Amino acid sequence: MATVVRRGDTGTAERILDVAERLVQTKGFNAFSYADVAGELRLSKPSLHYHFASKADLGAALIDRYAARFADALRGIDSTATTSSSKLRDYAHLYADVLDQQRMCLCGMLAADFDTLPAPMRRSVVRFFDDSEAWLTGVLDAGRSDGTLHFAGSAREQAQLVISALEGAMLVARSYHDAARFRAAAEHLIAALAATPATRRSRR
Amino acid sequence: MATVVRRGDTGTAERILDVAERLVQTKGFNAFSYADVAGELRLSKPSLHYHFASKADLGAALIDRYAARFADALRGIDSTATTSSSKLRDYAHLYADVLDQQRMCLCGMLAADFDTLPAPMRRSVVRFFDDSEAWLTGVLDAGRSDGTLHFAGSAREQAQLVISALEGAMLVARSYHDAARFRAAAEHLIAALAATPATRRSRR
DNA sequence: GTCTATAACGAGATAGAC
DNA sequence: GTCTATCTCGTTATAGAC
Repeated sequence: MATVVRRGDTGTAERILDVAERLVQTKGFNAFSYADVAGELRLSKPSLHYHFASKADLGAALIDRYAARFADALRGIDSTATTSSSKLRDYAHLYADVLDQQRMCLCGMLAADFDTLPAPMRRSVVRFFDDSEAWLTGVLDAGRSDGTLHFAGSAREQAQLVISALEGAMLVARSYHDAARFRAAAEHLIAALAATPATRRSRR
Repeated sequence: MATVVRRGDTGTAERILDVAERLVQTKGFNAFSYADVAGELRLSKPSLHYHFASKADLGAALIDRYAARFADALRGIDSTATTSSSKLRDYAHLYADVLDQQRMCLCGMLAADFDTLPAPMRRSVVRFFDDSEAWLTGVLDAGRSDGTLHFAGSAREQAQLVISALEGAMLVARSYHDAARFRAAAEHLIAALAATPATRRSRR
């Protein structure tokens, strides 16, 4: 019988997820194999199939865990950040941390592989973006209400732009092996939302 | 002996490139095979190898042709668009046209596959982004000089943000099968650059 | 829960005929 | 320039022993 899953779980299933996650984030879902994971963990391929019957099951589990951790991180931001603009910066920092490990966002990578994914994985990828969008929409709405953020159009559309820009900045920055490139783009993006109109008029 | 390559070339090599391009843009470089292309063109796999000895050669040829066409399109914009802001809109339109065919930007897709690509393909992908960045930097610089565009920081960094945001918006919008999502993001991105400070202050 | 062995298939690539 | 036949390897997955 399974023990209670705890933080820092070192069980085989978790270790499989750890390795598979890194491989998907760096190479994509179609460019890693059970053999890659098994070899790295010094396990046989059938052992992997014992824990995750099919690659589709493994993929779905990867997204579930990634999305759960991401949701935790967002709750963490809500409980520590004080201003809308600092929440935006913390949000961008989540992405920067992933890129610092030479990885793409798991769901950004899977979005590229989207047409080749089994339906359950597709749905989970979309749900990940939906969840991020909902959280960001709340932050942007609150920031506009209290006058600390400024933007045109709906908060929801602006949230979609922020997600897209950060995912794209990760995607491109990885081709340059240059995390600074991502940070500069994120900085400009957030600065444009946080700047007062007066600040924007002239850069003193 | 090869005939002069002309517009609308229907030679076998071009038809192979056409099919392979679409497959890479929709499924990624690692999720399409010579068999896929051969089957669609009713050719055998060895026939494909006659035209492109290896998959790496085919991939390199894909990027070369795509980049050449993209450069042509940028020259077309330069020769028709009158304002910096209309050039930006035309540029975003190039991406929208690709997305309307249910495709990802070829080099955006290859950026996701980057870690698995042969070195020559990697270099060509980076060159594609560099060329776009150089062109956009010129447009942004000119727009700021004549007062029609407004942004903080260097034109180069802003160009990098624009490319990232458009690539990311394509990537995410494809997961939603929703080209309107891309258009809205592109619109907001360009509006933020083209808006006068007064326009931004209040949305009257 | 992990293993060896193997099935069944698809990949990129080559030899050589036409 | 295209073909058939084949090679070699890697892929996901299963059977069944321990």
